[in-house]
Amino acid sequence: MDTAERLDLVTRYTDEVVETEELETLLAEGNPSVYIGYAPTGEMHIGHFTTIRKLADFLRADLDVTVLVADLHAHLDDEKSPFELLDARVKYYQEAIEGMVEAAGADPSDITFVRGMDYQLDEEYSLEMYRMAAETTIARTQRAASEVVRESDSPNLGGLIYPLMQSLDVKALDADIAYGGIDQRGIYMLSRELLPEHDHDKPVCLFAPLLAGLTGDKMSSSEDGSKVNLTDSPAVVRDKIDDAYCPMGDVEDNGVLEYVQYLVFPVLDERDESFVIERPDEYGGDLVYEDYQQLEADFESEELHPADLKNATGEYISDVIDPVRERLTDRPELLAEAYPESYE
RNA sequence: CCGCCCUUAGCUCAGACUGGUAGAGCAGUCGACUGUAGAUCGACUUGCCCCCCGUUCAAAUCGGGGAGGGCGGACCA
Repeated sequence: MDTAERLDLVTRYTDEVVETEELETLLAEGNPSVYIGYAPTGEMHIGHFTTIRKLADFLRADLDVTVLVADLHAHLDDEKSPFELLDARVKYYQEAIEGMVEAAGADPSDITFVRGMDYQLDEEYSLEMYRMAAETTIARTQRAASEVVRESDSPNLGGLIYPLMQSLDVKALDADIAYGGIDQRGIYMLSRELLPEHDHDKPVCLFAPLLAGLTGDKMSSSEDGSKVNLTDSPAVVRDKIDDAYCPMGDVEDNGVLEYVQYLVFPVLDERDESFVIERPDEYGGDLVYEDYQQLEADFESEELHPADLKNATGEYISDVIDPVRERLTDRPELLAEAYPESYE
């Protein structure tokens, strides 16, 4: 595979690359390392899938892929995860992530999993963090973390340490590329400012789009109807998709279309299959799409009705998460121990 | 260490002065209308009123104590 092909593979379905030229250089020089961090807080959902699915692309482009399960971050961010629950949540996150990697058509054993506290308490790391704290203003730190860390009238200090540590993680994991959802942009822009002062190259940043919620607003992890959970049964998935905001002909802020674009088609593409929409004869009969653009065009022209789109999408989404759901329901103790409140 | 303020529905809060076991908005649920959803109508649901003790026929409300959170002061050899 030549550099142009790899570049295309690495960047497809992303929202932004900072900077493409830098990425191209990295790829031309060898096999760069990329990392993504997940703070094990709430239950994982289909939004995580869009970021994880791309790890399969990275592996195919011969990147060195590391997934950080950032346990300490999960606690630093307004104690989203109680300290005692970190172990259980790390276990659950790793299992869920491996399931999603597999569902995306890659081999989880090709990925290096790292747990935050395994190195974040090291003397060298700690000392460097203090030095970073000394040289960074509160305002700069807040601005960096504002999209990630929970907002509050009385913010905790942990939320300010959070972006500093995340920046340091790039160095500690020796990552050439920092990958994450576009919400992480602020933090990694800070990293690009800070790291050159700390003997590490500016990371190339790669951002995945954040899926719109199903209810018409931003996807909210606390609003159950706005997202599909990995453990949702096929019936629940269908219901959620059916309840989704989806105005006819409107391709903006349409959660259903985004699911189709960023989840269904990439996975179908991997399997070399097309998207089949079953439609009653009275409305024109079945439709078959080879790529998202065709589908979007038909939806925009109102040739494709939301009800038909929803029926098909519900099935495909359910199908995509099926192996992950099975993997998690096979080991119910993982969720039960990670979220004792919800699973008693 | 001292002082002041806050804690009521999933969320934001009203009610407290003038005791009679609770309300609004948003969210949610269900119908109607749409070949989906939303919007719009119509209906509905929601509560250890932070905890304990006391006063009282009766306490979210008054008194005392406690917990959690916020703000300020003091201390700065």
